[in-house]
Amino acid sequence: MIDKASPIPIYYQLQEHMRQMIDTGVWKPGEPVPSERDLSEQHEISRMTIRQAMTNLVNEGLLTRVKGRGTFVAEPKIEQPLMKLTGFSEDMRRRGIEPGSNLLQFDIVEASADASKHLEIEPGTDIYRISRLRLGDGAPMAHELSYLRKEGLRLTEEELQGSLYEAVETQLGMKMAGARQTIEPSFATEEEASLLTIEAGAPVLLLERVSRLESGAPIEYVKSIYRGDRYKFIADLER
Amino acid sequence: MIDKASPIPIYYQLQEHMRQMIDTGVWKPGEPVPSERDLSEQHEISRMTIRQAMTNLVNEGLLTRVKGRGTFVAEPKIEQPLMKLTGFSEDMRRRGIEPGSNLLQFDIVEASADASKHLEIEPGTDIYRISRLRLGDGAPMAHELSYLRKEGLRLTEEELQGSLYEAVETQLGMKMAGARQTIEPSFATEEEASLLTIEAGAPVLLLERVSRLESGAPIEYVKSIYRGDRYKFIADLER
DNA sequence: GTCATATGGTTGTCTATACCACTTTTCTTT
DNA sequence: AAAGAAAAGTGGTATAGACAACCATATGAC
Repeated sequence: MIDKASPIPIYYQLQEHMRQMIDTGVWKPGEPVPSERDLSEQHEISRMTIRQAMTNLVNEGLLTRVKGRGTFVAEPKIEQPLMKLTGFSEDMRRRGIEPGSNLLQFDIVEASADASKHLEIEPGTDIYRISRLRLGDGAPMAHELSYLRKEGLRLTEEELQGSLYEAVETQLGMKMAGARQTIEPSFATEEEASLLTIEAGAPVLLLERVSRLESGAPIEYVKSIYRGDRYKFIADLER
Repeated sequence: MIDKASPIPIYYQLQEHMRQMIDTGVWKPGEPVPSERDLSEQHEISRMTIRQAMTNLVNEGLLTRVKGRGTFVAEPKIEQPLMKLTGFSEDMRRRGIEPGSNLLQFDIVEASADASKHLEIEPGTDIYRISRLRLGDGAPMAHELSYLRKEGLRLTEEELQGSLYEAVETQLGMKMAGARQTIEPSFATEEEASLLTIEAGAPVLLLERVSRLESGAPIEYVKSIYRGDRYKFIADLER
């Protein structure tokens, strides 16, 4: 179950093992998990290492420690949730609109000052540039300009059709950790207006997103323009 | 500086000491902090204990560790997530802006068609209407028009100063479950423009939110206008 | 039965040490 | 001078042990 010879840290193996026990319901909310000393003896791992694994899960809110009593599986969170912002395709389908995509550009360019700042790389470094027109029932809904770090990636046009994130995770052997996204109102420029078949100066939503890997390194920087007259951002918030 | 005889844990004393060095600007963002081994010798504290203090600060986002290079004071985060179910005030404070509020209206009215639809009640039912101008560092940031179901609630002007959600949860004995929120761009009308001290036609964000109780019943319907030039919606997305 | 006490189990804190992986600097070789 | 190798410094992981603080339960005296 836990391989001490593995290059993967022991504490991490144990941590993920415990996470699985919780996720799969083998360990149920409110129930105590084995004590640190028990786990230490069972797995022949130092207690400090056990603690390192458990501390991470406590910080994530999956476990609760009570001095003198033990460590327990936390009740499912209501407090510190994650919010979901629906992706374009999913969002369109939810409204009964058929999503589509037109690839305008797909090439390798030198990173501009803007892109290099967000991707935290040196300006001039080679990066992927992907320019796409997003469609709803055939009509232009948004223009999306993505920049991806090139290192370690070998993208083809085919992969742009499928899930870009999956391709990245497979090729880099690392998972995406999350993203930060900002939304602000703006006016359509001449160029944007012609792409979206709207009038220049029409209200649009400017969306910027930086996605990061587990390592913390930014991998993707996206700048999108959404038609204000046709598109509404919907966010389901939990608490 | 650090008292080993104190009942307060050593790691905690060191942790708070380091926090102070950062808060007061003695240690500036981007600069390296003393290495773990240095601190260990200086304070005659085991390196593992030093690490416990620093790990907490890393988890809080105040420090950044880089293997092989050192530990650094993190760049201050200005962009904090908004998309949790937090109110305007909390959101502003997170960005280091002093929130304020001007109560324009607070009365009981009969539900309009629009409000009754979102609150899922009969049109004409009595509901609270709250019109507020939201301020950031004294300047108008948004206009917020809220409608709340009246049943079971007895709101006072004082409660509008504090957390509205808390008051609702206390009085109804039920927690808020979540909300659905839409965001779209628009132009400021004459009336909105004068409230927000911007020009008519300036870009604004129109936000609508329906908050629900655990029972599923909608309790609050909010329609807000945010200044586009001053406010950016920020969402932290997890996978 | 009731209350006080002992006892064993739990997490919390702390030490001292060791080795690894990575980065920067320094020194050596060419 | 440039290139390469070695050394020094950094955080990352792991061990074994110790004592403190706290909790529940069993055991005892009354």
